Amino acid sequence: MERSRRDLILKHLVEHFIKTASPVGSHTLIETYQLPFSSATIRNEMLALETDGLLEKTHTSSGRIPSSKGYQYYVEHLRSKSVDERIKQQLQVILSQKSQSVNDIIQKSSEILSNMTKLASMVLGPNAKQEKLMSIQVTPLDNNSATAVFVTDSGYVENKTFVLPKKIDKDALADCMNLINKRLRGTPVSELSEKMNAIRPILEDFITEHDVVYQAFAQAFINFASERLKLYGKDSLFNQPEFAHDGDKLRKILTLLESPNLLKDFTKSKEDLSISIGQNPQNSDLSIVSSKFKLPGQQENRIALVGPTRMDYDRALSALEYVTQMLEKYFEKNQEKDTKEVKTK
Amino acid sequence: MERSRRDLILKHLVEHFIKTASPVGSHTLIETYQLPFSSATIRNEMLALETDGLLEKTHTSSGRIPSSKGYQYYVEHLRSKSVDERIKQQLQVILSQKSQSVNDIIQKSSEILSNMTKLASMVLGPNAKQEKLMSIQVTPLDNNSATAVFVTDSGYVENKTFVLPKKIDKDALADCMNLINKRLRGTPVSELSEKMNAIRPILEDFITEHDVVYQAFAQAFINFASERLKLYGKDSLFNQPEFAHDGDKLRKILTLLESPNLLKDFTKSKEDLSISIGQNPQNSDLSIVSSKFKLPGQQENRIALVGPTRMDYDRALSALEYVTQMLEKYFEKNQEKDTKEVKTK
DNA sequence: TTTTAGCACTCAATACTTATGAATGCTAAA
DNA sequence: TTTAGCATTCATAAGTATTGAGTGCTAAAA
Repeated sequence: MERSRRDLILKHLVEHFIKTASPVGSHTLIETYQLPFSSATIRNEMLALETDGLLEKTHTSSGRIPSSKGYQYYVEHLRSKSVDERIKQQLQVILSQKSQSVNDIIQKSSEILSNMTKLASMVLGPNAKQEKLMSIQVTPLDNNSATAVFVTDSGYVENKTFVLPKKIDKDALADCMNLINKRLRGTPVSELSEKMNAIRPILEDFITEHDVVYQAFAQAFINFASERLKLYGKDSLFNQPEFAHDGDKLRKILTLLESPNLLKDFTKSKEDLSISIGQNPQNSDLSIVSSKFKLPGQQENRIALVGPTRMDYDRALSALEYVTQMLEKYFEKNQEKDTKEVKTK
Repeated sequence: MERSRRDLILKHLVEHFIKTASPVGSHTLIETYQLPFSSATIRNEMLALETDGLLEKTHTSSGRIPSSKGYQYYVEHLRSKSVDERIKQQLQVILSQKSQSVNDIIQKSSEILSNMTKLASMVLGPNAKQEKLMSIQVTPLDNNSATAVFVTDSGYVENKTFVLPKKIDKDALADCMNLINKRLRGTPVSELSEKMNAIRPILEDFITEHDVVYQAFAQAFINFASERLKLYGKDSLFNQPEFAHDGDKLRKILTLLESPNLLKDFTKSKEDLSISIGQNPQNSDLSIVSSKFKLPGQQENRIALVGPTRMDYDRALSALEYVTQMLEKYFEKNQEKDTKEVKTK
């Protein structure tokens, strides 16, 4: 009974703080939630919670706010796990539309998540290194230049335009590309750079100034290596009161969101649901929650929600779990059918 | 003599305000620039300048700040047109590196501009509508899906992955694509949607469920239409004192920068140098200066610098003019040679 | 033993009041 | 035409008082 009351108070306090963004006092708590205890009792319990490290004070005579540990406890033991009906509805609408590419669907889902939670959402695609090269094609543009296009087995496209060596025989170029295609098709992206050496003799046979082409290819292969990340609804963060009036903090966060370092935080985590509450060394006001989902034939994907430590974890986590589960189900079901369609940038 | 003194005062005042961001008074002006007049004289002149609409006061007893008209006058008649040596040096370094793609060079130049002026820089590529389609290629990924890749004559690449109709003959697909390629090669992007109708019969002949392919193509063609814009160094804007402490203003500006509406402002202008000082209806604190540059075989490009009305116009304009001129020269020179190399995303 | 009432105390936030000083405009003398 | 001098304005900063939401603690009530 002791415990359950303390938990109740913590739960209300966390949820109230999430709503109001300002410290919560004993009185407020009683009045808003009609608790059958006196303010003194609440204060005693809050003191205990503070000693446990679950609550904090901003100054000696202020109300309490949850600490990172407090949020953690809330997320693990106290949250309601209720999924907003509107999210269910909206996702249903998206999934029922026919002939959309996988990426369209993921993007739209991610946008729904961002809209409904008022947080920024990130989609982390599968690591390109695992993919295999499906084709290389070179299109001459004029007498000077040509564009090489590379396609992987997941439909990811990379391209690089380069200068054509002076007097090049276009038929020879085509033949050469055919050969290279045969050699490289099916090669994992991670091994492309090594296999480049095997190509070199072929290039030399067909093209006099082969170095330009070689360089162009090498460059494109390097680009494959970079992770693919999409970010939606970062505007939402502007509206969070903790950031809105602090330009400095806002700047830090936006640059952080665009730096790939951020990813490492939760790419490493192999768990289905990853929760990082104010653990970012560069910005302790930031929380990232993410959920894994696996598409047939693809590596691991992740959708993440990014926001202030004072985010609605219940809402965010429930929504995330729901959406990723639905996505997995949806694509699994459509795997066998022909409805599958992929689009990649 | 009357005029020249008034101009001198305006010039100093504008430049001082650009440095300090706070209203400039008669005393300050005399001391910092060692002017051989008394403060009263300066005040008289400032009054005259205010009556002309070139200066403004923030309140009755404050120093003066330049009005939009004042900046305009400064830009037209008073600025020194001096190019920072560091910009010259840095650009030289970029241009002397061999085997870079055109876009790499433009990107790097734009970044230099942003760094040196502490403003955000935007690169507006040529309008895609003017470009011509060079090739369409379809790569089957597995038994379910395939990726279509479209290349224009400027090396711009668009792609779309779609579901393959159930039992498709890959040879038939290849033949079909050959035919379509012949039909569409050289078609301006703007006319692609119309010509799609001509393709339809071909698709019908080769592929039973042709609609999926048709839709995928149509989608890709629509994507061509969107303008291409790149933005660099938008972080610089955070550091501008007028925005740094006003989260609301900052938010407006960032969303503005990402909306394509902004472009229209200066895409329309056909002049080499376009200057818009606080004329943005949505944000009167914003100035945009831009300079045209033409690459051989391409439509018009533009680089723009975006910042607060209180930007260093002399520095920004001089740098812009210098860089765009150098770029034009560089590419013109290398046009005949083989050093040209293009990369597009 | 647990809960509550009551009281003294703390401290951020707000408002009010009062310098301070950088600026102006104007007038009259140089 | 220019300048010195003076009264005036007003944003900014600094100092001061008030308020009120909050706490902790103690002693009585349950």
